[in-house]
Amino acid sequence: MLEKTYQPAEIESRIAEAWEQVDAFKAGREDRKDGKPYTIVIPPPNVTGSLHMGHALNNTLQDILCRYQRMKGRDVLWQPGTDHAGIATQMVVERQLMEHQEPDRRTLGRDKFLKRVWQWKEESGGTIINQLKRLGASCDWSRERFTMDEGLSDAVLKVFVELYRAGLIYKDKRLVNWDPQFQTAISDLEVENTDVDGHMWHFRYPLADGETYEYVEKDADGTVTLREMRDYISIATTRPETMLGDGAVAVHPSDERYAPIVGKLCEIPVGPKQHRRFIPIITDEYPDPAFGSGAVKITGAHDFNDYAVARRNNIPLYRLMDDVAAMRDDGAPYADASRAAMEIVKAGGEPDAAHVDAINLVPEAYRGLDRFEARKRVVADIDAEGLMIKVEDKQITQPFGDRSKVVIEPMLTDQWYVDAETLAAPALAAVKDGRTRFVPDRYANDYYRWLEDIQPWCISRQLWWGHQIPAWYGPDGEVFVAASEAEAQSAAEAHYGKPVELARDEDVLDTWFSSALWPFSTLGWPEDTPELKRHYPTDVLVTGFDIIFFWVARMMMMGLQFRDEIPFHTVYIHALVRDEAGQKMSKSKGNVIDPLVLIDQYGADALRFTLAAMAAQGRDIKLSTQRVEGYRNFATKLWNAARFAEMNECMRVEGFDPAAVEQTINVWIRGRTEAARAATTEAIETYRFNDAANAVYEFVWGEFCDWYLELIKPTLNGDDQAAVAETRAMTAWVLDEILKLLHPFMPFLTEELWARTAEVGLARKAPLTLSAWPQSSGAIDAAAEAEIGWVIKLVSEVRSVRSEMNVPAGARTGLVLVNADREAAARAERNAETLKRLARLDAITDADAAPKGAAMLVVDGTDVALPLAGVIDMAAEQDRLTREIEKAASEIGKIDGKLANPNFVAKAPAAVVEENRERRANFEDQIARLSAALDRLKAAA
RNA sequence: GGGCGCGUAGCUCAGCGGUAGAGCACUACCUUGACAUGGUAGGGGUCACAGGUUCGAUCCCUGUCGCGCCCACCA
Repeated sequence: MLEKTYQPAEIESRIAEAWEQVDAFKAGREDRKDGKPYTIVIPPPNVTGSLHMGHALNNTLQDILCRYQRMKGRDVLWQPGTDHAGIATQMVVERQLMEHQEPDRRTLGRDKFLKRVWQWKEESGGTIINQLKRLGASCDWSRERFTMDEGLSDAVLKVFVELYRAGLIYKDKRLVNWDPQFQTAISDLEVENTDVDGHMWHFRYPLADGETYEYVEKDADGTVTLREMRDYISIATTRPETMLGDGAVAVHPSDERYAPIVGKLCEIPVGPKQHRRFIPIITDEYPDPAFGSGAVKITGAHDFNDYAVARRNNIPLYRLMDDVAAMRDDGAPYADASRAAMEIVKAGGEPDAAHVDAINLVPEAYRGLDRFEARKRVVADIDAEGLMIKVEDKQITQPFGDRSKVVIEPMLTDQWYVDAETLAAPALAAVKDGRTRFVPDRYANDYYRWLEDIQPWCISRQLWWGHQIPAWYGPDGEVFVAASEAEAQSAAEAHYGKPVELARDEDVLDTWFSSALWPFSTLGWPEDTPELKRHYPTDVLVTGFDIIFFWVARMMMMGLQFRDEIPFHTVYIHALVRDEAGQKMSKSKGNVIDPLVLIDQYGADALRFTLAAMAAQGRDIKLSTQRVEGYRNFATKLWNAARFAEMNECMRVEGFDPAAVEQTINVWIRGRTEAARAATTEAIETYRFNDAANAVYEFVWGEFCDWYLELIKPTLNGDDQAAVAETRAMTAWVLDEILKLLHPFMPFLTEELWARTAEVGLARKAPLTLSAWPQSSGAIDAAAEAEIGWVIKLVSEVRSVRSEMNVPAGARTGLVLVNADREAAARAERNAETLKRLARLDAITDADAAPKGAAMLVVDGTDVALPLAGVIDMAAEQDRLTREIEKAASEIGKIDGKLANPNFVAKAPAAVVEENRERRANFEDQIARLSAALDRLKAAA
């Protein structure tokens, strides 16, 4: 016997265990060997992370697809695993060390530190997997992988080595985004550009040797607006401390204002006066004459634009900061450095990689200062000298590290790069020609835009947690890239003609490098495994739009490069889950809704259903707890429907054929079930999860519970044994269909009911999760639709009138069909017991004329009277009838407006015109009948 | 500076060329043998605004306003 309410907590763990015991989610099961494979790789969560709402949504949608396909007979592999999440995880462990007041990672050393990280991974690595299980994720857990496990690490090595040998990975010294907090390079994608309040300082750079020139400014018409003698050039900057590394001042070649001084030298107005440097004024296309003064200082080693200008013009680069973005405090005294730099200028400014680090152009007064402190001092010093023209308060776009949240500095360093442009071409083509499809398709545009303008991908990180780069250096810096130290050794031996000491590159790879291989590395590559053959390419990738670039694009590149095939045919992009106010959930805002808390409170099924129902394509989800509660109620509703079935002995019957039922109500519900099946199936197939969820919801609550179960009560309590038997069997059958349709959304509840409904009678052959998705149960029967539709309409109308007339809920009334046609009379006759029960009637009779003191209503052209003498308020009934008439009349007005338009009649489809004519006739009929009733009422009064 | 999305009932959102929908909230009534995590009935919307296309526009097009997001090197 089912309990009165559904208790998710108690049931979920038990069901999960049952699935696990029969290996329900294992790929390659005997019973699915002949099924077509269906494969999804999970977006691997951070191994030490915990489940947040984004995971809950992401995995719910994947699970719906997997469970649906499994029920369709496919051999489903949902490949689970976790990501080592380089920076994120290293950050957590470093913070732990700090909190425990233990030695930091550098003091600890690489080996000991890594040991700590592995230890932390072992401790917390199971958390998120268990949380995914609680959500109901039907992954093949026996195949769980980790990006740093042995096999995946082999894949990483192989890919690196092969790309290197193909010239698609190379080492280069160029500007990178440097994160001073983590002291590592990061990729462009890991930089967040944010507008912040800042300043723009305008300084005078005095011309060398007291030189002067006539500075002339003109407006658009060529009229001179300013003419004065100057001994300086005006420079604007938002980062004054970088002045120390200026190599030139650039103006646009067409800028007449500065033409007189191009080629001359100007002084960088900071540092000890006697040792100041002079830099050339050059021309370049980069400066915009309309912006600021039109002159730009060129600091090649600390700005991406300047870097490009410097490379074009042979301007030397000078590194000013150290790894923590403090002003350098090494090398020779400033005076010597400055002199050395001037020598370079005299020699023609030939850039030499050695200068970058060899010459420290930071004056002693600023050495060792943090860059922001140095900025303050530089500004103050220039101002004190009277060389500051002005300072503007201004919104400036500043780069921040997406994890560290500190200001990123462009730094000139040696890093490893992937030639992304070459790899991007096939990845671009695969989406353009439709081999891989984005859903919703507009995301393809983002994908194109990024890939078409892709920059070299910086893949080295100055971290310890991750895949160490398989590159070894000989004594002279010669690099040997190989899959193992032994291989590197023999390569080195061949190179040098003798064994030498090799030093391995200290850096590790960007986390996304290993993630990019996920669709094939998890299947066993580089081994040629049966799983790889069977499950690659995978089917669908389900993810959020925020990692299209980070991950999707790179999987496309690597998949095509190493497997020669797309990694998946469909990329389903889902929304972001926000809080009720539409804010992005974040720990710092404190608006995070923990999915585990909701699961505890309402059950995993309710949470899953909520997420699915709200996952309309292309819109963010604002999650509200109330909504979850509502779907918990839905679960209870279904539970109680099953309880009703149980109490009424609605047991499944061996060999029952729903196509053979005879009772109209049963024929009707078969049709409704078929409609729900079709709608749900179609919606899942097209990734319209919300439509799918709503279709089942509406069917279960609005049709099965609200009408079918109510309508069959008279039958179940009646004497017609054949009808009782058929209806019981049908109820059990529909319930089964419901459990199947709902299973992908609410797996726990449905699996539990699947078992509980088999406690008596027929046993189940398999758990629901391994049972077959509903097949079509045949065409929808129009006669049954019409008859039950009529019953529903009549009951609703009667209820509505009773309510309006304030008939006490418990009171029973008669119902009189006035001059009803044969069909209406027959329908009333056939459904008499049902009508009596649902419309609270004591008798249904026929009459030639409406009785006195009755409320009148019209159902499909039949006059229906509710004799309410004594109960009824005649005035109220007059009002009601008048309102009904007015409503119908207004509809007729609208329709007439259309029909009176000759163009409408001529151009609209015939069916539409006809439909309007019919509707008009119906309203006319209704008005006639209601008016007659109103007249009678008035005559009686 | 480009690009994208969104403005529909009090709230959260579906819908998308031809009668405007759901859930929650609200009002009234109902402890009727599945379910008060429930039932029945009801109130509530010039579908942001302005043009255009069309016989017909919430839906398609253009523009305006408001909100959000992504990309981008303006010193």
